[in-house]
Amino acid sequence: MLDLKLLRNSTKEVGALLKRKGYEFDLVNWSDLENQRKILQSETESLQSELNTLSKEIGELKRSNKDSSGKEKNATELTARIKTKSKDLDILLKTINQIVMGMPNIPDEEVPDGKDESDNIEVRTFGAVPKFNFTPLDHLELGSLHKGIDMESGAKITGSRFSVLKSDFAKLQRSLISFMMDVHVNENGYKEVYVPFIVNSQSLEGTGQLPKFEEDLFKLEGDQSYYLAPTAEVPVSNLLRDEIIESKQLPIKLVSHTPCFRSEAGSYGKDTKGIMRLHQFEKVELVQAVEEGDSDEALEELTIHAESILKKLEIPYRVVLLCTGDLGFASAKTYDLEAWVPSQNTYREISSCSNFRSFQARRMMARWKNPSNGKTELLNTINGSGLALSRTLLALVENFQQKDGSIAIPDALRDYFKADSIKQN
RNA sequence: GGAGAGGUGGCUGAGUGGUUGAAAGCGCUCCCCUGCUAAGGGAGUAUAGGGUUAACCCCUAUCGAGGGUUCGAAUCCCUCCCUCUCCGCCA
Repeated sequence: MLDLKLLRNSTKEVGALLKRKGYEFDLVNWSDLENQRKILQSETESLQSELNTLSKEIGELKRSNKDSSGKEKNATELTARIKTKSKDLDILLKTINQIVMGMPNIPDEEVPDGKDESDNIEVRTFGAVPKFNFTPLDHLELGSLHKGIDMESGAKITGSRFSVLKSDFAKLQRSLISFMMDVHVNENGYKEVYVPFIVNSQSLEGTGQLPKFEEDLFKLEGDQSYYLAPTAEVPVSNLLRDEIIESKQLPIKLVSHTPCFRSEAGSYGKDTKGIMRLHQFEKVELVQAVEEGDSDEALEELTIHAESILKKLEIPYRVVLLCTGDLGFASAKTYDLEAWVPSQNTYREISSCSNFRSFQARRMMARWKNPSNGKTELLNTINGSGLALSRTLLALVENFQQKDGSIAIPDALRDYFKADSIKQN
């Protein structure tokens, strides 16, 4: 959510900035609603103030056993007027809130203009793209060769875009999870948390998935509005909701491994093969909360932490800065990490690291106490995957495949996998 | 699932219809005193929204959430959520 004061005082400027992200801010409608609100709110409040005074007077009269019936009659009338007005005000405020909750974050200045991912800017690359002296297989071919990826069973058990991992492939995923968690906890300074995978609508509003993107989520049946978490970002960030953090606790750095559930509405026909895009996948997520001035640095740091996994696994990758058209709803600036996928002869997203500034914190009321001025201020949140498991597994097996069909295990992972390769049995 | 208790400011915790936005304590900030690994005295210290100012300041809302009763609700009524205790069931 954007700052209401900013929206009111710099409406045009905000409109121009949001336009970069493809959001049309209806300035006329907005200022019309705002003018109505201003009038209605001050009218309602002054009537309320009048009533409060009157009620106090009635109280005093009653205490001294004097007649208050005249004043009470006035008050009854006032109450009725207030009721009508505040109903109108309520509707108006809800309308305005709906608009504001549907407005994306303002992109940072250094975010390049662009319409889609083709306009993203490559920031840096790591590792040499492997050259095979044989025809490399894709991850699904490798998966069936080793009987490690079973899409048919996934479809049978549940449906399309669900997968089953078996034997060494299942073990590889488990090793990767432990490896990533250990690196982030022991080397990068994160605290491990285990959180619910089912979240309520308030949490989803806090991080920005609701109200706008409900169709991307799996909603549970029942009286409560529960959803399957699309990313650990939701439960982990919401640990801070309605909290006031002491400055000595900052920065907060949390890491969590969770499954993620996404309906993938609108992605029909995209990445239909294999485990690139699933309704359920595992992810290790990094979340930071810092004071306002520190968020730029925190994004750089968090991105490097996510990269550290790819580096250790020796998977070639590149870092791209997302352009305005590819930037997520809540993000002010995002770096994507893209791992090399030999079968597609291109880099594919494996992590997305974003600076949300105060956008999420304002929705969540996640704050900290600034000792330098004694004020309670909004936190800034930053998060990123470190990393998405199915895509890491995919990139690993494709990049490390050998001519004989075996898959080498990167050195860094061997303590976890307890073997130096995956061989056919 | 059954029975009971409860949800108040950063924290603990008073408060059962009328200057209670809320006592007291803790914590925190500032000042004074004192002086050494301590203590004492004083002042200040919720959040959100709105109006207004150079600054001050004023108004409104908020005592789990949402409704209701009333001139007036933290206090009464209804619904829901959550926590705790006991019982039952269970990984």
